[in-house]
Amino acid sequence: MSDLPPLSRRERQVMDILYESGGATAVQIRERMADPPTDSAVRSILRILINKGHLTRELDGPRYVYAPKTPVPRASRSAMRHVLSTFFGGSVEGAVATLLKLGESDLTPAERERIKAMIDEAAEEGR
Amino acid sequence: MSDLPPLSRRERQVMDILYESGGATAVQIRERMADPPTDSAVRSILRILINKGHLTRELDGPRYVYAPKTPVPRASRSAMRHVLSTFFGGSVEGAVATLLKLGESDLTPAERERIKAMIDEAAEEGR
DNA sequence: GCCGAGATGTTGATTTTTCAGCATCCGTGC
DNA sequence: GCACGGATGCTGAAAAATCAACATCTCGGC
Repeated sequence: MSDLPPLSRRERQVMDILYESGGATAVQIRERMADPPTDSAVRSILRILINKGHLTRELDGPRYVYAPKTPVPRASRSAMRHVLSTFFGGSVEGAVATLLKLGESDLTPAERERIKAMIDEAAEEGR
Repeated sequence: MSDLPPLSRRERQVMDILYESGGATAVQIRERMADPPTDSAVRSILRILINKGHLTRELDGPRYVYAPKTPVPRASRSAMRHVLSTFFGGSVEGAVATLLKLGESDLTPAERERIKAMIDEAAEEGR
């Protein structure tokens, strides 16, 4: 279905910003960029990303708001699948382990319970 | 500490292959590449990656075996942290959820128990 | 009507990436 | 010794990405 052309470094940087923020104007994107180029350079990248089919934009008053075309759930699954196979040999257990150790913010008891519940649900589904 | 220069598309592709395989020769890398260029082009990329400090290589009989310089655990943490903040707003719960739903291979009961145990351990540590 | 601020689009040049051709080196077999 | 196959390194050119300058457009206020 969707076999979009690959992204360059800057392009990926912009996409990540948009996934993280959900949507942003050209100026906001530039503010969030590391080592940002000029405003017009950012717009060039945005134009290319639209041409490649990665972005949509919507006119909001006097300016455009840019947003990723492929929805967050799908993109996040794809990204997660990639790190899972690249770094963990497909082992969900290993991936969850590093995820838990990352936990800057410790899990609340409620979160803990919900995650455990998800694990059991996942086990039941796969039958 | 280590602030290595950023990677281009091909460079990242090679690094991912090496992280997934743990180490490979130039020919093996080429075989695993999507849309592979010529052999000498692969070697150019490898040379650049070594110059940038991302790769080491070791002479194994008649040929080199290339491997990532930064160890898998550190790289995987970094990659995981990145998807966590980009796609899940830092929510470990959300990340674990999609991870579980990915589960190509369903978890074994033993894995399930170990993961639950990790969750409780993580909770205790954070005190 | 005219000017200025804010936002966008386009163009062309510079820099980086990507790549293949070619030369070299090192074994093995004859 | 010499030819050949496998492996590597270097060089320079083609392609892509990156970027800033410039032009345009619109909406306010005066």
